[in-house]
Amino acid sequence: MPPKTNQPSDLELQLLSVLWNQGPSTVRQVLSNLPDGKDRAYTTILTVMQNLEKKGLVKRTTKGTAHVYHPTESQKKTLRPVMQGLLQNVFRGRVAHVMQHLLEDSDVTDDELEEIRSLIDERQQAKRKGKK
Amino acid sequence: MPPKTNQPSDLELQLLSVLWNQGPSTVRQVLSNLPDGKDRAYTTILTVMQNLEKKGLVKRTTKGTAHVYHPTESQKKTLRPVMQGLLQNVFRGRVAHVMQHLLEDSDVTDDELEEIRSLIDERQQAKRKGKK
DNA sequence: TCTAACCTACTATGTTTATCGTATTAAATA
DNA sequence: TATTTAATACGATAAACATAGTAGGTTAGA
Repeated sequence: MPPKTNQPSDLELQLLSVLWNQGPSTVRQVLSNLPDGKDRAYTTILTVMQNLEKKGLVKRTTKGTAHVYHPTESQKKTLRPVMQGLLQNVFRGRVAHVMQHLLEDSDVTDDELEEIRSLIDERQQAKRKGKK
Repeated sequence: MPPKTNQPSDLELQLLSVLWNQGPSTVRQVLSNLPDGKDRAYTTILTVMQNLEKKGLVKRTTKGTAHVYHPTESQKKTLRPVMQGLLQNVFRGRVAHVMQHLLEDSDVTDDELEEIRSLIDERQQAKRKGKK
């Protein structure tokens, strides 16, 4: 039975991330590009795709005999409730706190650090301009 | 039946966040301090607490007639697998990408932006010193 | 053309989650 | 002391999740 919320589950998010990264893909393509290395049956992924369709998060077109799945919503829109939930309910709305955790236990490259710095710069610019 | 992994669910994380924030608490205290405003029965929270105990993520002491729950693991240790899963499986290990999403749809204060900037500074310092 | 390979549809199942009710026990109060 | 209040223990349940098997169709090659 199809779930009644539209919130994607963890595995569903993972499949979506494949679509966002590699572009519209068939079940088989998704299956062989799962970020976690885990081995799953073809039909497992097929089923999850079908659930995503029922949730309205993907649509499909037909290419030859197979279906090609496309995200229907932007990554941003889909991730918003997920990220907000985490941010509010676990980190009390403190973005800095999230960052702290991420920086602590992952290997961030110098380039990425610079990239993040730019994001903050932009943000501060925007803030000065628009608001204050 | 208790689950077999130790990974906290979303609601469990939320309850843990109360313990991390307000310190060791009774069921009733947790119930009235849930970050999402949602109304739940007392026994709902009690049950989740008991599941957390079965997962080894909290222990309890007795205060008068009620139980006081304490986290057993540090916030950091508990959150690591959660955050890593999200980071790897949804954001492909790109911390900057996570940041982007968080900054886009949340209201970050100036102070917080500065705080994040400091985190990055520290990180870069550490990197220069320790590694390269 | 027959068959092997590949695809979807459908069904099924075990597990985890979130939720709460009832029973029981202990404390507080009237 | 009798009763009300508050807490835990235990059990139940519905929904969501992750997983995969089987049936049946299409395509492409032997």
